[in-house]
Amino acid sequence: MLKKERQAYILRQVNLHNRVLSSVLSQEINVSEDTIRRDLYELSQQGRLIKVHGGALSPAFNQVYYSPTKIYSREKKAVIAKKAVSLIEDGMFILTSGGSTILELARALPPQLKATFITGSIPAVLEYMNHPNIDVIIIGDKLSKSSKITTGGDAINKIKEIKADLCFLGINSIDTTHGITDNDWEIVQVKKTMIGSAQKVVCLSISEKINTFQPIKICDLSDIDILITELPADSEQLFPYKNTGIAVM
Amino acid sequence: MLKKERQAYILRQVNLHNRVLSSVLSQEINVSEDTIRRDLYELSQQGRLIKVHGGALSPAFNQVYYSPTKIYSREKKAVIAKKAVSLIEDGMFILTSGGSTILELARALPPQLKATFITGSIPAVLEYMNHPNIDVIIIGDKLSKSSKITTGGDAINKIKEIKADLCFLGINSIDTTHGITDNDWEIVQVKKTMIGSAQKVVCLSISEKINTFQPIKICDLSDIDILITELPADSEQLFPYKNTGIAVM
DNA sequence: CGACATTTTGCGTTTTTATGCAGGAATTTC
DNA sequence: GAAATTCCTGCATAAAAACGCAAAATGTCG
Repeated sequence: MLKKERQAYILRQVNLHNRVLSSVLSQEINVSEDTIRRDLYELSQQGRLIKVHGGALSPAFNQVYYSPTKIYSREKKAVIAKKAVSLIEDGMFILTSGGSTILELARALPPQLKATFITGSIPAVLEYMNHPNIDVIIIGDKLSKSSKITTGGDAINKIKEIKADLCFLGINSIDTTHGITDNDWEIVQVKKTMIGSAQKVVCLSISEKINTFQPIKICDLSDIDILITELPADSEQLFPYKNTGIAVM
Repeated sequence: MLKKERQAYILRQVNLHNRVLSSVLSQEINVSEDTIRRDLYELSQQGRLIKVHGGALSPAFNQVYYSPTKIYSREKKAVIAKKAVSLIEDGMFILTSGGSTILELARALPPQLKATFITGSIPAVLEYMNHPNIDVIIIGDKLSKSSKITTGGDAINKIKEIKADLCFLGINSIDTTHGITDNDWEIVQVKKTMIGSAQKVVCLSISEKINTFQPIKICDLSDIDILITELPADSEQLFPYKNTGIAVM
């Protein structure tokens, strides 16, 4: 088993069970615990898991259990949210993914707005639920503990039945050669399907994430309609994306 | 159980119940009280809880005020939850409705328990989500804002596809002539379906709600298997129900 | 292909961490 | 004020981590 494969296996286990034990992994993969520890160290350096005495925990662990710590670059996301809100009109059906940018969007919805939001993200549902005038449709299926979003075949089938006016995706990586990419297989499947189920696809991303890529592809740039970042629309960094025909906000 | 997990569990209990006892925690988690004390010490150093003689308090303790009657009813529900938990075994698939009694049940689940919980209730999902070992399946559909539960045809169809080991229903009215009744049409539809999709149906209700009825019927007494209240099983009030063949706990 | 550099891995050894236990001190409780 | 808890301190132990080193695997380049 290659090192890369082993680490991928470890990550999968972490995301699946929220925790792994070095001793168990060492037996499962048939390598020494030292090797496992070294793997865990490297992965923890990359921020993909949290190393603890005896094994490791999912990075979502802190968020799930601990009090809401300050969200990374929240102000930037609030700027993005404001721009995104301007696209929404009364009566629209809107698909959304999960992620902290989407949460910020949910908080920025004007109270008079009447619209229907469709999502599988539990944190997003909580925000939508507090809004006086919007209807919420929940995509059911198995809940992924790390991302707090429903994933799986049922979720995907249900999304396929929908044709929404807008789809807002919080994305983690975008660049001109690889398109939009992510690192969680299940979530990629869901996002892919969402893109196919909306008339207009809007991607939300803070500028730090543009010109980066990750292992799994969600779609090409040509599949999205609008890209929103916290930067001004005429910012130099965004030229390459404008040139591909995407509207940039 | 990893140290970090244990501390997360303690924190969750503190935030949930506003206070914890070292002795109780030690039994629940199956470690020595010394270990619990050390955990409480570390967590109090981080300001995440306030250590006191015998246990710990939530840091937000002074802000929270529960009216005596509310605490009262909550304690009843905790008694019910404890009885209900005893029915659950590792590996079970369990359907649950919403309601505060079900929430109390969710909070009372022992941390080692591995099971799959299926529900359309968002507050319940939030509780299940915080549990380290249980899988959550969400029933999707339109979210009813008043009850924070999904209702509608899709939800009902999805429930029909399931055959769970247990179904826990929080109920609002039960009496010997009308059976189990409620006052929300949509929720009644969902509960009806849940009853048909489980091998064993368990109704949870505080004693104030027994011998009351509401306009819409959910099912007959004969359709349920077990009734749990906060009263002792041999309580006089429960005789009529026992006589119909229901197991009373 | 073969020699050399680099990376990866496993194995002792030492160090650190986590936990339980014993006994005396401190505290609550009645 | 006496009994019962709970707490603290130090210690023992077992498990896990860190460290250094050498063997093995892998990669590189003429």
